[in-house]
Order: sequence, then structure tokens, then C-alpha cells
Amino acid sequence: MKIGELAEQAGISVSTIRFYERQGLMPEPNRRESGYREYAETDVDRLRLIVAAKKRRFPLSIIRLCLDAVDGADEPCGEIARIVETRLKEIEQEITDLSTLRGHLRAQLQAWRAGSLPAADCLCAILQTDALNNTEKSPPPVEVRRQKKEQTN
Amino acid sequence: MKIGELAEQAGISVSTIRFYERQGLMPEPNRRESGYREYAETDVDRLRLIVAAKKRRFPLSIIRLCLDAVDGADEPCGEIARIVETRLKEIEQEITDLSTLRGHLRAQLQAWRAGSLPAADCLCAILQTDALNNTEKSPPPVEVRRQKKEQTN
DNA sequence: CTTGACTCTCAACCATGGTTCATGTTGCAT
DNA sequence: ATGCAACATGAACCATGGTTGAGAGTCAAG
Repeated sequence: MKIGELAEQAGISVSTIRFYERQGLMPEPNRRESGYREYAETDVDRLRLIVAAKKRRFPLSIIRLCLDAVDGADEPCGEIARIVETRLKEIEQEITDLSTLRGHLRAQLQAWRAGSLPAADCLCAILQTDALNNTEKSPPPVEVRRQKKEQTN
Repeated sequence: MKIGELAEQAGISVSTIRFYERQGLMPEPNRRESGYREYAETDVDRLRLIVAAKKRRFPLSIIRLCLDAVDGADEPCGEIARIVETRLKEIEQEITDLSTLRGHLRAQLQAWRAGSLPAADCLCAILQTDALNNTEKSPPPVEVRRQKKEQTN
């Protein structure tokens, strides 16, 4: 199939496919006489894999690493195992963080809708959602108040 | 306080503070005779708010919008409420996705450690974790197999 | 009163993940 | 045979979120 069809099948743009090729994520395809790239079903699969991995927020560099491992020897897997373990820990942290954030956003939005919070307070709460700071050095919650361009000072 | 201390208090670099100032996230501070920026405690607060919001993956443009609302009239809040609601929906989706992903990564890692999966299969599974596709048009899971740079074709 | 750490500005640079453009072929349909 | 869509290349451009560097002034300790 030609690049346009591949693009459609995988749900990304033609130029992105060429970009991925430049980045070494997609192999250099065979060419027709004309120079047109010729793709097979396996390329759709590979591309969908990339798209799926991207959705999971693996950076392209990591995706490339993994694809290289699949393409080549099965050996450099210790490296990949480490990457995946790291990603897993990140994900666990993200889930914790996001769950907390969700709770706070919901509460804040409700309070806001009910008119029981001035906008500024609400915004501070939403942007900060300080429960997330749990995981770190946790500086105390903070009130951010109006500031003029030129501080009165 | 001077910019160096502010940076330390907020846990970011001096040049990032100046960058935020250029981007309109931090107000232009008062200056000493010397031209040195002079900051107050409230600036630490504001900066920490920005850092916190960033951790929650609000893009700087949105953070700026919200801070502008806090600084200025309390009115343009409909807009902000919409932003926050959108973000909340995203977060809910992310939590769902990440939870599924976590389960799959754990299972795959275990299988991998137990030696019961060849690396390539494992990688496909990890990168794809196709359960995530539930939320969308859900193309069927896919096997990605070794590919040479020059396809045998 | 010198030295080193800190600050200033402005511009350039970086990485990531693409998109757009100019210019030129190819291929299919009418 | 002609025209338009789709393809090709290479280079430039874009947004985001900063970092780095050059060249110069400032401040505090010894």
C-alpha cells in the first residue's frame, strides 16, 4: 500500500510517517519503480504500536529503543526491563497524584458553582491542589493574591 | 529578596524565573538601585503556585490565564471554569487509562521475569497495552515482528 | 580594594514532536 | 493528452518550555 493509505489505516498523517522514518521508528520501506514507498500490513501494525505507545506517553526515543530490541537481538532486554519498571513506578505515582487532584477539582468546582468561593481562592486551590505535594518536600499551602504589574512596594 | 533566593525557595532555576517573567507568569518586580530584581514573600507563593500547577500538567498558557484572572477582575471565570472542567475530564480519562496500563505492565513484567514470554511479545504487550484502546475506535491488537531495515520483499 | 559570587540584558541555542513549503514526479481518470 | 491528486525530497518552520553564553555591572568578605 502507499503511504497515504498507511496513514489512514494508522490514523496519523503522511508527514508524521515520514518523520518517524527519519527518526528510525519506521524502517525504510521498499520503493516502487516510481520511488513511491510501498508498505505492507506489518507496517500498519508497527505504526499502530507506535501510536499506542505514544498514547501511553512513552517518548519516541524509548519507543525506538524497544522497537530496535524487537527488530534485532532479543538481548538488550535488561535495559528495557529497567525502562519499563521505571515507567511503572511513574505511572503509579501519577495515578496517586491524579486521583487526589480529581477529588480536589471536583470539590472546588462544586464550591465554585455553589458560589461559596471567590474566584481567586478557587483558582489557587485548583492550580495548587496541595495534597499532591504530599509526595515531596511539601511546602505549606499558599495564598496567592492579586498582584499588579508594578508591585505596590 | 534577590532572584537567587527566590529560585531556591521555589525550587527552580534563576533563569526559569526570568523566563516566566518574560512569559507574563510572574509580574515585573521592583528593582533596586542596582537594577537587581527585588522579590517579596508573595512572589515565592506565586512561583510555588506555578510550579504546583505545572506538576499537574497545566500548560503555562493556562496557568497564565488563571493568574491573570486572579490578578485582575474576578469576572472571566466562566472561561476558567470551562478549562477546569475540561481538565477534570481529561484527568478522569487519564486515571482510567493509567490504571489499566499499570495492571498490564505489572502482569507483563512478571511474565517476563518468569521467562514465560519472549522479549518481542512482551514489548508489544507493554507498548500497546491494548486495553487502553477501549476508549477509542479500538483497532484489534497487533503483533509486531522483527523487521529489517530493508524489508525482505 | 580586590576577588569571587551574584546579578543584569539580550540573543542564541536546545530537545521534542511534528508541520509546512517549494519544487518536482507519478499515476489515474476523463 | 491533460489535468488533478497523491507522491517525492530537502529545508524551513512551529510551539512548548526552557538553558546557555557573552559581556558587563554589583555586592560582601577578607
